[in-house]
Amino acid sequence: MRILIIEDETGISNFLKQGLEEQGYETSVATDGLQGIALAKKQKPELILLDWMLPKLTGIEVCKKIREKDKKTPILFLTAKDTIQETIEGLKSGANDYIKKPFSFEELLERIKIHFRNEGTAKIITLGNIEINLLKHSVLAGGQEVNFTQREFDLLQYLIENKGRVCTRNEIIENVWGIHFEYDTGVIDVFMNAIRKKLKINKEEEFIKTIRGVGYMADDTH
Amino acid sequence: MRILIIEDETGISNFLKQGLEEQGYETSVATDGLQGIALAKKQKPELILLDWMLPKLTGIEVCKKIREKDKKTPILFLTAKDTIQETIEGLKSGANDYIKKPFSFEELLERIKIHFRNEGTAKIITLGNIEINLLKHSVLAGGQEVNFTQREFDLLQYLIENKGRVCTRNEIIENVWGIHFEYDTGVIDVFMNAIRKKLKINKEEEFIKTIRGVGYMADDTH
DNA sequence: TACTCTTCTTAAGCAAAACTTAAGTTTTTT
DNA sequence: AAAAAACTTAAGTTTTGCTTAAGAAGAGTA
Repeated sequence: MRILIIEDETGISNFLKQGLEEQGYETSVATDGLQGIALAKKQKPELILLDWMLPKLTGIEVCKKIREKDKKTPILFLTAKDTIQETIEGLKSGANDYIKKPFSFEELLERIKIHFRNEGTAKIITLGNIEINLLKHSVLAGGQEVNFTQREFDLLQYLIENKGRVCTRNEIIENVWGIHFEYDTGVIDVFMNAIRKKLKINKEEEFIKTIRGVGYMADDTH
Repeated sequence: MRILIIEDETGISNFLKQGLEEQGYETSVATDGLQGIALAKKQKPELILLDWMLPKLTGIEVCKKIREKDKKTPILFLTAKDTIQETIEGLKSGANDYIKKPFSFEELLERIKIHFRNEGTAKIITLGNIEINLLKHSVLAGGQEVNFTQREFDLLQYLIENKGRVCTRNEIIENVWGIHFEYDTGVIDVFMNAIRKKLKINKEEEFIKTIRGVGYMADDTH
């Protein structure tokens, strides 16, 4: 459980760092926006505490930048601002929550916990009769356990998490492989093939559709 | 997208109901805690707005009760309370968020949207009884799913996005095919033909008109 | 370190689907 | 009725995706 603190006032960041570490969280501190964006990308923390007022880039800008790449990690704004307009602006830029300075540490902790709730509770996502357990890293197809390699697992997970929406190959390469330039070889196709083969224990229904010229889509609505 | 409002003051609940419905949400209203719990169970709303002060059961108690059965649906507290201690108590009881009265409707909306983020906001555009879903890359004509190829899809999408305006062939070739010089062969006509054929499940109305000497126009203002 | 086993990636052949062209047909306009 | 524009069809070409197999890269173990 790593929390990234993006905050330029060392008084506050030290206070947070120490308090959070006492609670068993790991922490990293960035003292400006650019560093914050870099760390968010590199360390993939589970949650980000972001100060509104920062040197170089404002919190809003940092938030937007992070959200470009990463839509999921909760971002919690620390703000002295109190006007509705500015709060809304923060939320619009992609933050999940905000807390007004001065805040009690206890309140902050509760807020953080909200975002971690459901973390430990077995994450199971499904597609038709296929069930994948993110904690156990296991895949059940029609009740039968099937062996999946890491890549196969990641790919299937990505598709299921984006169920009902076409995923382009570039998008997949970017999100599953983490490659940020144009897709070339047919790796995805090969993995798709492997996944389908392994899942096709009962092959009546096609849960993973090929959308020719576009990409692939997981879909279990009928 | 159904939102359950648990609130005893009808002034506030009406205000919320009306505002949310204008935004396209469906709403239900419960005027006390017990009714709220019952509706939460029965209707399975996507989000719950819960007043702190309620007759019969307090908001906290309602929240806990709902959370016993349902760990996932976001619960958002509406509270006049402003003390840290009470806020914390609310969060501990399982709420995902809270907003202090008096609040601006705009702020509430943003808060609600946070919890709906990542939900597949289906991008659907329509032309008469034809419905195309950009995320699923699917086309429904009169409720029937029709198979479209990439080009056909792009072309139809382009026409619909420019509904009510004539699109010249050159414009189409430029925007759909990405060719930046003079149009020559009759490709567009061929595709138009294919599209019409596929869509003409009920052919009374001509949603795609030929404007002789100019181009084509999608139009559903009968 | 070397050996082994597993997983990942590349490349090539094949088949099917989609795209384009062109020629003949129909419709519209003058 | 003639000419122009649009429609339709079908055949040839190109693109795309599937599948397989072989070799590269990585992980684990002696």
